[in-house]
Amino acid sequence: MNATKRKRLKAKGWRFGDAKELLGLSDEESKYVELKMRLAESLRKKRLKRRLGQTELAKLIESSQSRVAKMEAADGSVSIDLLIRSLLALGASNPELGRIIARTHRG
Amino acid sequence: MNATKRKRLKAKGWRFGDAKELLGLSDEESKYVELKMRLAESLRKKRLKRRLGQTELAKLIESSQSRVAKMEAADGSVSIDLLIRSLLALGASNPELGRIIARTHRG
DNA sequence: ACAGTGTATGTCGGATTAGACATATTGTCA
DNA sequence: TGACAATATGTCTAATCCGACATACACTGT
Repeated sequence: MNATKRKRLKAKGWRFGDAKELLGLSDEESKYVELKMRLAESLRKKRLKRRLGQTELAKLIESSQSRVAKMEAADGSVSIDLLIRSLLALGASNPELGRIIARTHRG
Repeated sequence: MNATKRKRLKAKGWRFGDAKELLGLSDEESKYVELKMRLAESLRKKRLKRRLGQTELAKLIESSQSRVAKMEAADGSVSIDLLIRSLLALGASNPELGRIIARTHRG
């Protein structure tokens, strides 16, 4: 139902566990948050693989270190949109994105 | 490089063809736009499969008919974020989303 | 303990995106 | 053709998100 509202969740602390039980999250909400965490995790992996610091990655995608940190933390102020654009900027293909998103978690 | 800026593309007219040549789109930009179009298309398919009108779907996801129309048209004012939330609201699983995103187009 | 490097967190102003409304367009049926 | 439903398009205001900055925290090496 409420697909749109309440994205202000913060996703802090529970890096792997399920979202659903901690807060009163609906199915879509928890799927949304898990998806976001998976993307966040992949971003960090890709960055480390390239041996880049957050500041360097920030420069690469025309953003700031703090935003990169927030992306990787799946912060509530970060959209899936931004995560996807950043992954694409790091050279992820659409099939690769698909794999990341499909996985039922712990990338 | 410029992952962030210029999303104001409208994606009008070229329902399937490649984005890249029409405008001066970078690799990530065209991947982004194609991705969006694939999601848009899937949303429409899912809606029709359920025999819902845009107005009904709008109600379901707490949005408006006009926004649904724009989503399905992959309008520039629509984010991938919103498309994903809508698909989740229509019951798409993460693996299903993954498949949609992975496909190299004409889903 | 201090300096240096990298990451996290809080906040702010400005940019983008959202839902809503009005209106136009398209399609179907009588 | 006219009436009606469905979808598309344009524009507004409000909410959300983004980059930036400041600053805090964590970890090394000395």
